[in-house]
Amino acid sequence: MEDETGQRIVPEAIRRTSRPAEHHAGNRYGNRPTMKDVAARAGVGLKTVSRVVNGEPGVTPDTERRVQEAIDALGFRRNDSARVLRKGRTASIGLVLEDLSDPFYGPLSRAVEEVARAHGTLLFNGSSAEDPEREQELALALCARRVDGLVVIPAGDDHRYLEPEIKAGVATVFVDRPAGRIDADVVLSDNYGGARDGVAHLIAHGHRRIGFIGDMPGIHTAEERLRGYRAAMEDAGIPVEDAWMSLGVTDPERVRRAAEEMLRGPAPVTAIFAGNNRVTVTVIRVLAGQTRQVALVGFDDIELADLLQPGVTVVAQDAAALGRTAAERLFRQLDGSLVTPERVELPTRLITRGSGELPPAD
Amino acid sequence: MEDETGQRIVPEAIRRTSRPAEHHAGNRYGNRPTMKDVAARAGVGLKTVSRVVNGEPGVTPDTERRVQEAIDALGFRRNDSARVLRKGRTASIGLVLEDLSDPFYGPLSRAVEEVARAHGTLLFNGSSAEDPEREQELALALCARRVDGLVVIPAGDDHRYLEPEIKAGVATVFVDRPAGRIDADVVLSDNYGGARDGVAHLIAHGHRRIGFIGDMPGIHTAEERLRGYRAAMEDAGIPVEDAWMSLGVTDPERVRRAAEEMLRGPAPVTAIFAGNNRVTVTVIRVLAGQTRQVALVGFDDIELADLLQPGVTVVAQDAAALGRTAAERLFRQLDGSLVTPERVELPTRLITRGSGELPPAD
DNA sequence: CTGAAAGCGCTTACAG
DNA sequence: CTGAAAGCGCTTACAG
Repeated sequence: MEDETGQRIVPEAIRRTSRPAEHHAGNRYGNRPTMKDVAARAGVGLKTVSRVVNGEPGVTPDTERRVQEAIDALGFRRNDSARVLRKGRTASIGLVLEDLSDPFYGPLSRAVEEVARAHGTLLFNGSSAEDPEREQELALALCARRVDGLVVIPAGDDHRYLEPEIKAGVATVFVDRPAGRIDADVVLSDNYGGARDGVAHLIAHGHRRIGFIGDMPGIHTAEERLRGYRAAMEDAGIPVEDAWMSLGVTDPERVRRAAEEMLRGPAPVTAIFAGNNRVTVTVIRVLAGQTRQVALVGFDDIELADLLQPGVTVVAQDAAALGRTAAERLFRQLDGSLVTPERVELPTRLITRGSGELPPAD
Repeated sequence: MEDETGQRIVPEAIRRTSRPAEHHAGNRYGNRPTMKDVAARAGVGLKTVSRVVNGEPGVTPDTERRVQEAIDALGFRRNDSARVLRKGRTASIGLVLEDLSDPFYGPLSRAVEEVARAHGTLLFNGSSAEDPEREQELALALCARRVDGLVVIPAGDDHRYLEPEIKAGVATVFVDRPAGRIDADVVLSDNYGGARDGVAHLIAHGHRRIGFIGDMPGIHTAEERLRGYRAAMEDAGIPVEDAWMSLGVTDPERVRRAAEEMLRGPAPVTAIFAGNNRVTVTVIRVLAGQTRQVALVGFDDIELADLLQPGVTVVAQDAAALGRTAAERLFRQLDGSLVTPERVELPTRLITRGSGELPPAD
């Protein structure tokens, strides 16, 4: 059978009785056995069960066996939520990023996860969708769960709402962009230097009329990259014309228009510096439709960039290193070895593949 | 200053006193205020604080104001971990996938997150790294935290370890591949039909010697796709030769050798069906180095596939739909409206972009 | 070696 | 409208 969305639904053979309704409807975690139940069944005290479950010494082999049998018979699994309530640390951290589905955040998340795992810590993950309110809502919900720490890729520019949490001991590290209006650890790429190097690379290949398409000013990374662009131009003694710059929302339609604009007229740009991966992709599409060859350097690496014709030259960030560094700092805050908020800048890497080495068309 | 890894570390101005050591070292969540503290300060009972915090009726405006003031003064935030212990449901679910950094799982994770969010539920995320032991370790750690449910992309093929948890009421949905040796909900793509359609597409464009490079048999998706390949060939009355098939580990080196092998000899394949996105990418690289034109259809879409020359024809899965469907089923299990384990198959989509429409070279 | 009591920070059920 | 008592499932501190 097939429903209206094209799904095909096949009932599986039912090899066991279907789950009783009370397991769903009831609370108490479906009436799971507790240490008390195990203790009763094994005929021992609660603390003895706790000792066995946690591998603490001081239990005779015979007692241990009896307890273990009760555990197995009942299918007991320790409730770590209760444990954590008593112990203080929840052994969980939260990662608030912009969009889980953005490929840039995959390696970053994975790196955070690996560090967390090495510390016996679980990871909550959530997207702010670039909405400051949603970021706050998510971050505070995680704090209410008493995560030990928070790695935040900020959407908003005012993080004072986190001040009480940080004071209360929630370790906090910002990534990619600094925190707004509070003093906090931040790990980010050298956006200024990376953009400057990328633009200088174009200049070194003979370009003077170089376009810049970037995100809205107000976004820290966008500002830094624009600053890098201006610095490279100034270093080369090239006065920047307004017509060469497009700053704003980076939806494909807008980027397309901006690129086409720059490529029109009597003195069009001969090269474009794209401010982030989404812009780069759109610009590639625009350039594919041009007869004239236009050089391109993009900020952020993109997959398969080397397979395109020409290969796409980029200023690459190391997303995994951002995540790893941030998570390591988080745990250093937690163990008390890091107290002063710092700003850590990771270097970017210029990867030349062809598009950035094209000479000016005129 | 710059350290050995090239990191630049800049101490931030310290606008507030650095966090006292006891906030890090101590447990008790850094001595955070509790409802009891709020009650004492406001001069009311515990339950009254609870009422205000939870917006329950039956508190005079005056009392409410006093409580609210105490909350603000103390920086109180309800401990949802404690709340959850008492209430039974943790309002959290876990997502165990193969690799957070794999772009295929980005949209899937995001879709699960959105459904969870709509249900006021937080999401734990973790990677199995294709290691069945790590999958089990992670899934059981999440169960110990008493997540309400689990979405699992299985790495292993024996999930009996989850049986006690499922019986105890942990909602469980498998995605991408079915559970092993237990009867459980599963949401996956129509791997068989997708592969069959893709191969039939190549046949329709005149190919007869068609190579198949896929993952190890034993992996469910790999087997289904191979079955689809065989079915399409059989439908066309083409006997498959062993030399046209490569099944096994899909690391780039091995895939490269396999592809080159197929393209050698007196009767080389004129088209290749690639069993997954990683294989496709490697095959593209191999084909780029060939003088002869070889047709290609890949399972799974890849980014920028349309910008390559020729564009890459693929059988696309809808990763977001997989995640969304799985999460929705999870919550339907939780609310009791879904009791019988089912297998839901989502259709795939053939996207023609050029590489699959090339005629045979001979 | 073993266990009863108190407590983690909340909510539930009940009584005033 | 308000609150004291009991309890969620564990661990801690202590006593036998």
